[in-house]
Amino acid sequence: MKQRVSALLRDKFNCDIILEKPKDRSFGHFSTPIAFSLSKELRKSPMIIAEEIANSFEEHEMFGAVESVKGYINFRLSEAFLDEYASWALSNDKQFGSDDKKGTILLEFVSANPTGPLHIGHARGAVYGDTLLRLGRHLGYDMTAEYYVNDAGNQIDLLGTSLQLEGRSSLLGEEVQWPEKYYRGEYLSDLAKEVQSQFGDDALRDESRQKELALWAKDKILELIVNDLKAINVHFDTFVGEASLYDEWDRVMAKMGDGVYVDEGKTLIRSSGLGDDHDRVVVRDDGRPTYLAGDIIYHNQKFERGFQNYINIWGADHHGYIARVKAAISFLGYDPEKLEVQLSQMVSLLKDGEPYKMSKRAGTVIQMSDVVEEIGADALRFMFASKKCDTALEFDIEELKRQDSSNPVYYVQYAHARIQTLVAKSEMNLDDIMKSSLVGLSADADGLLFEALLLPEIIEDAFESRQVQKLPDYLKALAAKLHKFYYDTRIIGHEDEAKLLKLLLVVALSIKTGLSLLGIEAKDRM
RNA sequence: GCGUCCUUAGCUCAGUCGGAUAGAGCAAUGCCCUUCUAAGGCAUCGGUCAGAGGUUCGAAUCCUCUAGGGCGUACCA
Repeated sequence: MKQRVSALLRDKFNCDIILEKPKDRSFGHFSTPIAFSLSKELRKSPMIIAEEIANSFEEHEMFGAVESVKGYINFRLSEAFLDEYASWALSNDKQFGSDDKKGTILLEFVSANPTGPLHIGHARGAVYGDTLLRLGRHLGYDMTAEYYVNDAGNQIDLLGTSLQLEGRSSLLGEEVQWPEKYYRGEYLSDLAKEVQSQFGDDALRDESRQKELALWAKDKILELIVNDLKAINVHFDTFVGEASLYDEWDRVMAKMGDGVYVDEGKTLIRSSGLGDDHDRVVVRDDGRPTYLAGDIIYHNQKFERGFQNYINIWGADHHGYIARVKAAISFLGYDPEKLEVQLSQMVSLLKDGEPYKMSKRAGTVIQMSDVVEEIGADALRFMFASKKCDTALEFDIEELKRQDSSNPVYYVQYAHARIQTLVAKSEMNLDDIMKSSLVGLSADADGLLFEALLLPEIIEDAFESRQVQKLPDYLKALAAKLHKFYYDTRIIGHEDEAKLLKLLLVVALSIKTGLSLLGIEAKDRM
């Protein structure tokens, strides 16, 4: 809608005109402060310029009115235009808000180590990434969702050790020497029991079997993770294992050319000139690769697969890593600008205003599955999607457990359910509803219709700016308008019943589409 | 120290390609069901947009400095 207006103005004035939403809808549907910036150039007062521009529109079929107010130019779309657009949307519901953007994008997110279940911080990245994925796909981008599995290196060794120690200590009753760092938690006890019943006690004692057990456990844990993600409607297309990439090592190193060098038996990457503080070790003097090594071969592999753009969603604690990986990408001969890294900040939970600790499991981290169990996937997704991801976030679990209007996800879903109930109750048949024309609406109804038709712009803006919170924000505002309208206007038995129902169906379509892009199903009844 | 993200109502957060009177929810105080779901609506209360300068017709938004906080600054992942 905005695009069409924007395109029209571009043709007319031969430049892009900034369109914004007026503070008060009574001013019109769109407005532009263009006269202010022109006033200096033209040496005329903004008021006069705005007046002249507004008058130049005279009769245009897209607009009902174009007026100048205090230097702003306000555009009011014509009823015919809005009706036509709404009718199109209702009969092409799948296409509503979609686009035909071109481009392939590899989106990597979550990528949590397969050494334990997901915690609440991972959930934020998962929701953010999955929402971006849904938005991008709806807009037409060819997107691949990928999970990078760190199945090599120290943490896998540590997993094997921790698993055996846990088993020996809790199942075999042995006194064990715990190392400084080790994994613990209910999932590990469960795995130890499974080792015992499947492989026998010896497997827990035989240190030469640590690696084997670690790899076995890694797969089990990955299954856990995949299930956790499934519970919040997050799915991946591809999983790439770090270990599988090392065959390519020599070739990748050669490809980096002067980007890497050997010093005192260690291999380093020359990242210091490229935004990093100093060069980084890639291979230790004992030949073991560092964490960065895995990322280098992984990113090489990503670029060799030939996507047009790459988005990584990383935890904020990885931000120092961006420069290094980008340095590697340029040494590999690719454009580091094609990789975009979005950081998702920390999450902490409150319960009735107090810091929340889950007591039921060992360890201090809060597991995602526990939170999902408490508040449900919908509330979790809506809440995480509502907050911009570059700010540390605290939320109160008690507030999200409530099933009333104080919980935004219920508020929005209730709006959808109210509409569906009305449609079901009405004697009107769907054909009559669709045939009616949305003209002569009251100011409130017109405002509601326009708000509902804004969804496509919101989707595009949310995706392109990577600010997914714009979508839930919009849905809350739309739901609020709907609830107010519902309260003020009795629909069934109204002289314009068919017309109003058609309007509400547009609202429902917007809510349903918006929710589905958030990975949440709209409810018809509550 | 350096890098980076941040600081908006009592609390949790939106609003930031500079635009009309800074917004929601929670909390607090009231009001509205003989009306399609009160899982709702309305009203009141609550702000020096961390602070100080600067840029300009116009700043929560851009620039500089200061204060406070998170994260990073590993041959850990």
